[in-house]
Order: sequence, then C-alpha cells, then structure tokens
Amino acid sequence: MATIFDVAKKAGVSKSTVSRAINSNGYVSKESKKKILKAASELNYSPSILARQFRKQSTKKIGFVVKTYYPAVGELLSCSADVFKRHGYNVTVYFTKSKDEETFILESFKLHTLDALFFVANRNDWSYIAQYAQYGPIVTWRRTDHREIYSSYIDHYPLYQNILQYVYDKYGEVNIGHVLNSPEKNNTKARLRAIDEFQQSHPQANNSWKVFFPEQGHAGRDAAMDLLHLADRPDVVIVYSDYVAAEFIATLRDQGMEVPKDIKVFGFDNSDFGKFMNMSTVDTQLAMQSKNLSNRIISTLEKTEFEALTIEPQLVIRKSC
Amino acid sequence: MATIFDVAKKAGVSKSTVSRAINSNGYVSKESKKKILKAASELNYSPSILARQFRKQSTKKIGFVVKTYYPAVGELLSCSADVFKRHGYNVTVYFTKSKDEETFILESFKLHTLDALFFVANRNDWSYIAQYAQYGPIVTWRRTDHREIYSSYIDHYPLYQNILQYVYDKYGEVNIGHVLNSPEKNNTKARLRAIDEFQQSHPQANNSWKVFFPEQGHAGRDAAMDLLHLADRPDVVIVYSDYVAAEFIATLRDQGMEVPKDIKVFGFDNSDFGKFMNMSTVDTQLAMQSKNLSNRIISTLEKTEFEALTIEPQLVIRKSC
DNA sequence: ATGAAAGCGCTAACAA
DNA sequence: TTGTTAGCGCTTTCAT
Repeated sequence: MATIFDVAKKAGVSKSTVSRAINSNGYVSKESKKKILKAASELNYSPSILARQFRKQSTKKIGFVVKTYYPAVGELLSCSADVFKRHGYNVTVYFTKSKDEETFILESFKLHTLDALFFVANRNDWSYIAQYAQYGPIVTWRRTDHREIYSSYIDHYPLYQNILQYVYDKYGEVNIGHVLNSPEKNNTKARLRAIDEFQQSHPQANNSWKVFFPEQGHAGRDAAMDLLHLADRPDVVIVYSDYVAAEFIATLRDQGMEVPKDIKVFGFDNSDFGKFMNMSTVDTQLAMQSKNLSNRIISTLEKTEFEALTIEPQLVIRKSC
Repeated sequence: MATIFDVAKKAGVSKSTVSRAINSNGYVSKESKKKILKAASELNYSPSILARQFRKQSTKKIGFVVKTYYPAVGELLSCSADVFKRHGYNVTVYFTKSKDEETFILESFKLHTLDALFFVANRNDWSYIAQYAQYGPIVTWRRTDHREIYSSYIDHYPLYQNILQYVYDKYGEVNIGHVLNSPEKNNTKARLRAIDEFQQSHPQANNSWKVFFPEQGHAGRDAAMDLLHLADRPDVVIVYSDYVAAEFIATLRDQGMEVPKDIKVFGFDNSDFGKFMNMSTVDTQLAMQSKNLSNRIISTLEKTEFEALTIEPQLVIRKSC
C-alpha cells in the first residue's frame, strides 16, 4: 500500500502538498497537482480511510439503532441509506437487545465512531439519550419533545380520530376493538385519548377491548387468540400496524372466521402486508418520514439548509373494513 | 476526553503498562493493574476506538452488501447482525446501485475499513470479487464455486423437483406456470433444469408459461397481469419467492380470480408473507443460512473451528396449492 | 514487570 | 504556493 509519503517522494513535493491536492483543499499549483495526480495513479495510491478517520475524528458513518426487526425497519433503513449514500455517509445498523447495549452505542458515538444517530427505537429514556446530542445529531421518528433530538413524528391523535370517524360513518356505533403498542408510547397515548373522546361523544359505542403488545412478533396471533375467547366480540378491530393486522387476520381465518364478513379489521402504515391482504389502512408515508430524518442529519452535519417535507397521512380504504 | 497518557500519569506508570492492563495483554503486576483500573475509572477513561482501529488496521465491522431491499434481506440482516454482535463485530449495510459502487466497497475493504464482506447480492462477477478475498473473508448465500468465497447456498434443483412432484401427485399432468428470477442466476438455471426434466418424463404436462423478473418489486403484479392475458392459463403457478407470490395472488384476486379455486399458487422461502397469505411454500431456513454464513466469517476472523449447520428445506403445505 | 520510543498515515497551523 | 512540523491515541518491540 502506497502512502501519502510515497506519492510525495515520487512527485517531488511534500506530504502536505499531496494532501492539499488530493483533497482539493488550499492552494496547489496546476503543475504540482498534475504531477501529484500522475504519481498517485502510477502508485495506485488511495488515501488510508482509517488514518483519515483517526485524524479527523469522524467516520462518515451514521448509526441506525433498532430494537428488533420488523418490516417497517427495512423500509426506513433502505430509504435513509439511500439519502446518506448520496452524501458519502454509510450506515451501521445496531439491533439493541438491552439498555446497556444501547448505552454502549451512545458511548462510542461520544468517541466519534459514528457521526450521527438515527433511532428507530430506543431503550434508554430520551432525556438520557439527549445528553449525547452534544456529540452530533440525533434523530428519531418516535414522538419526543426533547429539543436536542430531532423528531419527525406523525401525530396519531387526529389520525386515530379519522379512523374512528370512518368506522362510525360506515358502521354506526358498533363494538370496536383496539390492538395497541405499549401503553407508555406517546403514539399509544395519543390513540387512547382519541378513543376516550370518541367514547364520550358516542355513548352507545363500545371500545372496551384493548390489548397491548410492545413487540410486533406474534402480536397479531396473540391478539386474535385473545379475541376469540371473548363473549362479546368486537365488530371492528383497529390494529397498530399492517404487519400485526396481517397476522391477526391470518389467525382469525385459520380459526374459521371471515374477514370482513364476521369481523372488520383496520390496519396502520400501508405496508405491503396491508396491500397484499387487501386491508384498509392509513398511509403514514414511511419513505418520506425517513427522508426527512436523514436529510435533517445531513444538513446538520454539512451545515446546509434543512426544510422538512410535509407529510399528510391518508386513509387507504380496501376490503377489510 | 481522557487519553491513555492521562491514565498513565494518574496511575504513575507508563502508557505501555496502561495499554497492557486495559487489554489484559502481557505482564502487569496485580497492584499496577489495580492502580490503573482505578485511575481509568476516576478519569472516566475509555480507549479511543478510532486510534485503535487505525493502529490495528481493523475496524471490527462487517460489510453487508445488498442490491435492493426486499423482505428476506431484513431477515438475513437481523440474524447475522445478531451473530456478529455476540463476537463484538458491527454491521455496515451497503445498498449498491451500480457496479462502481460495489467496486468502491471492495476497495475500501482492501483498505481495512471492513473486516469481512457478506454478499446478499453482487454486481461484479464473482471472479472479480474473489480477488479481494486476500484482504479478509468474503461469504455469500448465492451459489458460486469460487473457492476463495464461502458460499452456503441451497440447491434449488432437487427442491424444485420436489415441488413439481408434489403438484403432479396432487393434480396430475396439469398446466404449470413459472415465475422465475433472472435466467442467468444459478438458482434459476437449476430450476429450469428441473422443469425440463419434468417435462421430458411427463409429456402431457404443460410448462410453457415462464416469466423472468430480476427484481422482486412489482414482479408479482406484472406476472399476474401477464397471466391474465393468456389464452391458456396455467392451473398452478410456482413463484420464486413468497413476497412475489403474495403480490401475485393479491393482484389476481383484485382482478376477480380466486386462489386456490381458479388457480393454485406455490411460493418459496416461507416468509411471513407466505404465512399470512396461507400459501404453500418451501421453508429454506433463511435464519440458519444466515447463521452459517456469519459463523463462517467469525471463525475465519478469530481463527476458530467452523462447522456448518446442515440445512434441510421442507415443503410447507397450506391452502394456496 | 515495566518504560522508552517508534510509528501507523494523515491533516493543518504556521512559517517561509 | 509550498514545506516543516507537530500531533491525533494507541500498540508493540526492545531494552532494562
């Protein structure tokens, strides 16, 4: 491996001139530059990325922090990797199994191993994570109000209102079940608020069946099995993600129920699962959310202007509800 | 940020002793070690990862190389990230949009930016990629016979034979359609061979409808639309992935056809899409494949023994076929 | 068991 | 416009 020194020697200049030439940074005469480029290509020189990282204390890497894998993660990842790549950044993916693992990532962020952090899901409190914002941009699609952390979330409150209204307009004051994420999540709180208000203004409705699942894996199956044991089964069930809704429907069908005949199901996020299962859902425009987040990181890092694309979620009506 | 020097000063020893103590490498007296650890924790010292990477010319990072995102990628990624993490390695994901981008990754692999390469999909020829195997382990789940590259593939030839036999046993010599990946892929070749042989021994069968899609996006929709224009529609269609099969079925249903009544569909890979769509498919045990590959990387890197888990794909019979 | 010292390859402040 | 020089923080060889 040729080093910058070899190139300098061959071109008859100093290391610094080579550095300037290679990085097009500072003054270098035309002829020097030509000589240097020639020498470099003859020696098949390419700068040591590791040395550069060390020297600059920056890796051009973005940490993408995930708890567990589920389909939306892949979409988020591929969209943002795309944006990052366009600006010369790479993505390192972390699946955190514990708080400590996440803390470890934060610590190595502090040590400049990562230039920014993209949280798909967090294990520590946001207030804890926010302390690390001094070392570089931290963003998330989760709903948080820490101003050190850029959060591009969708307000689930009006969205859930829309869904409830849609159900009411179509089916009247029926029994609506809710499959929700963990109750401490802000999105879940927003939904519960919408449900409460709806219940207030529609006293004949029944919104009593609510189940909570922090993880998407098997949530749909478990929710379905739970529902089947109910004496008074809901007419409509709203589920917090298409993936969970898909498993929910599949399990119900397996158990001899028909969707939408026996029970109607409304999903959330308009993923391929919803599409293929012909499911009514809401398009939360994941790709755009992801782009906003990554662009925000890039503009902070490169000190350029940032303007968020406005996202307008839409109900997508299909056959399941 | 405290450096190794600060710790050395505080503990009253030299940098080298601190280094030895921290890395439990070489002789350090019990008392020295105690002093050093104490000083380190008081100073809240943690070694600079960047300096260490630079010095050791190794990053403890595995490059995970993908062309485009599709659901199996996520599963492969999360499984292997898991194995890697257990051994202190991280995963950097690259979505290559062109040959050049892939070459760029290969070049930075050469520069020790990555300790190993995991190819989900390649853009350069294997023979080209194999040249880089001197810089570290390269593995793939694609079928290749370059001995520099570890390939843990599943032979689709007997598998496809099994599917064809299953269809024959159940439905007789019917019209079978095939939705395949690109014809130059080894897996596709293996399948075509199985189809040919089957056709030879079952002259009454019809295997004439074959369509090829290199990318999974919209393949199912396009295949379905193509099929609908056929004068002589297949009774059974075998599709190269559950994801594509799911979109295929969804499109057919959208167009008023019933599965399995009007047409039977057989998927491939036993993903959640297959599960939720109640699809007959074959379980290719992606998770185990992924583990084999990552374990192979680790054992090469850490110079430990490697033994591959044997994978036995199984037909999974559900409702669609 | 410990320390001194060299050096990994690069960038950037400063001097010329 | 160019060169000199001083590190960045760590590991490792060699001498003690």
